[in-house]
Amino acid sequence: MTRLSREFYAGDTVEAARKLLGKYLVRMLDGEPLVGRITETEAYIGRCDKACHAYHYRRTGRTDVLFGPPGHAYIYFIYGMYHCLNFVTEPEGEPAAVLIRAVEPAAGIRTIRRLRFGDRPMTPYRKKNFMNGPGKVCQGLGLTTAENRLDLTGDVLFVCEALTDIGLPCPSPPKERMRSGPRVGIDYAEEARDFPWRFWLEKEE
DNA sequence: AGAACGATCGACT
DNA sequence: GTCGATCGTTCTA
Repeated sequence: MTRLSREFYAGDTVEAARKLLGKYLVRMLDGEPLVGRITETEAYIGRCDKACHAYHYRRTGRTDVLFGPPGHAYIYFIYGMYHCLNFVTEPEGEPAAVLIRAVEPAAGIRTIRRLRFGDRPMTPYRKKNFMNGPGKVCQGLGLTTAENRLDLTGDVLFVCEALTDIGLPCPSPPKERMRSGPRVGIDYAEEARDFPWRFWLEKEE
């Protein structure tokens, strides 16, 4: 199965955040692929970025994985209720990651819906807010700190260019445009607050 | 040991 | 737009 290699993640974090847009995030759960097309990302770089958990190389139990080799999952628990998924980037020793802020469902939708909403009925509101936030991505794909540190070159969690890479039909995506802007929820981060390190895909017209 | 806080979400006005 | 939920991580002492 084709998937993004360790070299992809070893590169520049901002570039990786941009290049991840439109690619397919695959989470294998009980033998079933749960797949989301990545539509929003953010870059975090410990060396120079006050918004990064590992700012100025701050190394703790939580940030330890960011210092390790690239191409691993960094999943942390936030606000007492939610989880956020990141991909570790840059060479080993440079703590950095790309936060996956949003995906649109591409396969395994029934299972994803159950993980997100249980038996509650689908509504237009829930459809619109299916996985358009980092906590919703993790909830929909069944990701918790149990999956922290997973190797993204393995068989449980990985990214591929197209659905055909995992043997599924791949419809051509709608016309979209890449946008960039400041990151979300980091008002405390002083000058880093304004770094345009958030990237997303927007429908044309 | 205790306190403060957070890369969020959904309900509600 | 506002606001409460809920708890692991981190820092202070």
